[in-house]
Amino acid sequence: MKEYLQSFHLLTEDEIDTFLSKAEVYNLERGEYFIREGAISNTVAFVESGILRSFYVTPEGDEMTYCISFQNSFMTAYSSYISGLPTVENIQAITPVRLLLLQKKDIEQISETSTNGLRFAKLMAENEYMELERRVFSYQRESARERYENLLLTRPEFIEQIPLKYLASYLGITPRHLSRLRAEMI
Amino acid sequence: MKEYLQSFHLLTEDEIDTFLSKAEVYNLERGEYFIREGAISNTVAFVESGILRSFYVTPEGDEMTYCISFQNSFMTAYSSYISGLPTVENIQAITPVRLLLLQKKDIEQISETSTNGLRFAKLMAENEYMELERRVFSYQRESARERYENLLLTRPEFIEQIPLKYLASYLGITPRHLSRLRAEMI
DNA sequence: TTAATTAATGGACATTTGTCTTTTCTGCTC
DNA sequence: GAGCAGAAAAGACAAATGTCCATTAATTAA
Repeated sequence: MKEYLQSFHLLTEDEIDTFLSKAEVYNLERGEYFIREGAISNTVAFVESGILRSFYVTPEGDEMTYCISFQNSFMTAYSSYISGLPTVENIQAITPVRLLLLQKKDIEQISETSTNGLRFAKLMAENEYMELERRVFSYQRESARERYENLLLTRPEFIEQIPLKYLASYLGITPRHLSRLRAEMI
Repeated sequence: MKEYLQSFHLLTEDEIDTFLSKAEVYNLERGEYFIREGAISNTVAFVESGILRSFYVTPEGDEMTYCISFQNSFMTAYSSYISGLPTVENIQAITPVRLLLLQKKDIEQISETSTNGLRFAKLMAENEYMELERRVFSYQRESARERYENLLLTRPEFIEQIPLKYLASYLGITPRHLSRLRAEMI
């Protein structure tokens, strides 16, 4: 996490150490949950190793994969973290996972004492915004096949490491259709 | 704009007045542009009256409406504003529009002198994130008809006031299909 | 290692959505 | 009020995607 935080060139060494001093190690087995629907998200996880996926359940009972986090990234049910309202997301380990947990109260406390902490929180929100914008663009204008092809180009690790049934809902299509697209692309 | 800023209960009266003192009135006729593709976004517009739409052009030459802003909301090519990179968005007045413009350098200067300014910037980023999350959810799991029905419920002013050809691309469908959905819904 | 379970594939068909084009409607200008 | 231009609607057909189900492949558990 230290290297990751340094890569933004925003926080000082001391500020980074303060974050690290608050972090707790937390391990999950494959299939275990980091947060479940209905809870209020007040923890941010840094993924040291393994893969997490976030999904929500539709009224019809289908699981929709919203987000997938690999090594060296942050993961939380962000809109619940922001708003303090119960989340609709479930965040689950799809491999054994080693996390470093940061509590919201600690993050907020650092943000109150250090302007840089606040700047960093703003930067995170902005980065998340830009990532979602790319997704909106791709849903708006691309066919399912194009979305799959772009994922193959930009995030090959998704296709290599994530079960296809999760990828299908991430792309907004059915597993049947994803299987068909893959067959057509050989 | 003053009332709008007050509604967040975050900025002090003085801070709000500082923002207002930097704002410039700017009027656009129907069809005129606030920003064009390729420019770097360093201005935020508060819409005092009228309607703006943001669109980008696909490689095939189709205009895709990304975002629509009514009275009493902020509008900018946000990811370019954040990143400092050229935008892909065009922001156009679709009615005569009265704007209050805030320059990025002024906003940043206020954020440097006032922690509340920075908090406000963070809040804006978070709100934009949450709005996009809702859109991603809706593209992921809803059919075109459901997206249209939800828009009808949650943002009836969109259907009432926005040309359908713009709404179609906002929903990620063709005008032909939107017309069909509307015909089927009577 | 084998059995059991889950994931992925694929066939057959239905539904949704897109393409291309024409027609109708609406608002505007002269 | 006639004529024009752009927007919306709609017909006919094609392509994309979904549903339901059966089969095969891969994983997991005993």
